[in-house]
Amino acid sequence: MDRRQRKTREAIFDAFTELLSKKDYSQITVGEIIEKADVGRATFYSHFETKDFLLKELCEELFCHIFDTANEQNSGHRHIFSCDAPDSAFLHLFQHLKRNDNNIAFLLSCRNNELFLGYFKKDLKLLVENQIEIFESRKSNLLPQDFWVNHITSVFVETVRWWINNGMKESPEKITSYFFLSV
Amino acid sequence: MDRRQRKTREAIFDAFTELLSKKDYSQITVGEIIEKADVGRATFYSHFETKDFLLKELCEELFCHIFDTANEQNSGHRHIFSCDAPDSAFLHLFQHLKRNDNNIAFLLSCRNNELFLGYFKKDLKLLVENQIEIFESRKSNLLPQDFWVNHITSVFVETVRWWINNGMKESPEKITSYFFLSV
DNA sequence: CTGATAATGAACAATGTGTTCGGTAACGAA
DNA sequence: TTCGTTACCGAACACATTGTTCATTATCAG
Repeated sequence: MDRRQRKTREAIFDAFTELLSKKDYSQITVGEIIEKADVGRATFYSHFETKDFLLKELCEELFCHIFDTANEQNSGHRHIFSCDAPDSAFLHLFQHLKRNDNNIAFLLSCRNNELFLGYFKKDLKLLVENQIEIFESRKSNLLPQDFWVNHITSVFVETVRWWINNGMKESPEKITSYFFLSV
Repeated sequence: MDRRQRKTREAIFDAFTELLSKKDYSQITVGEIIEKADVGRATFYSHFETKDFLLKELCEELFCHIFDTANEQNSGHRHIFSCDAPDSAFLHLFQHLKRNDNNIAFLLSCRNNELFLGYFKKDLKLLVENQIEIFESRKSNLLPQDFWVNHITSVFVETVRWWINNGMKESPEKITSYFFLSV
């Protein structure tokens, strides 16, 4: 990728992120983004079809890394399928968030977290499906499979939401225990 | 309320609802709404400050009834606090949805259900707080109170979402049992 | 019937969107 | 360094949408 492209793409992402901390997604205009990013209008539209696509690509870039490493955690032959496993993929996710790599936690906490949590949930569901055996229990046998997957995924997302909105005071280990307790 | 006011308000709500079944909330314009509702532009803005307020008021009107009756269910001295109680407030909610009074289920299922579920959740949380004793358990004692309330509320909302998106094939009784099982 | 109130429709400025295009500057490969 | 390619610029553009205004007409409740 051309260095110029990378630079403008970065500048637009940064400007967009900064604006998201101040106002609603729906209130942000392309004009504001390009002004803050200091790029031309035509440049913006050569990179992103619309503002919605900008959001989408930002999420993909952000979540790509965090979920790739989380999935690796589960690959290979090390099947640590205990709820108490100190290095479960879910604990790793919470740790990533705590470290706030790439402002992920920040974006998930801002006014428009619905938007991000939606994309987050999509990726998360794949992880849950891969690790569904962890959650086998008396309950899970009485419920339809996809209801159960949805349930786990939702509980994780809502745990993240609660944690972030409350200032992430708890340690990743503690919040992981909350998650496994409540699921 | 003046009959004229009621009529236009109704017409706008109807037009808005119909449009929501066809396109994203963000893609719907005031122009489309007033055309379909067959009212003047100035009339629209004399009723609703913006499109967002229209959504808000629609939700309030829709959920007001359903939650009022649900809360009554819990008032008085009949405290039926068993999870298996066949007439819990939660069962009543599922029954309301199944009957699809006022197109509530329809709106909660359409493309933009995030918006509606957001408002729905706000009202629901009050109900859960009132009935939190139902959910006392070993788990609930190990988790912070507001984490627990959030958890129950979210699980209910996600159960509704799953049910509606899957065509509401299960009976209200069945889905109530799913809810109490998974919570 | 009558005074009050709501709806109309047309016009309005202001703002935002997405596209176009010729000129300029930075790029990477040879 | 050179050279062909590619991205950026910036200004302009047509177009759509927003939210407001106002004089006029229709409908209301008592």
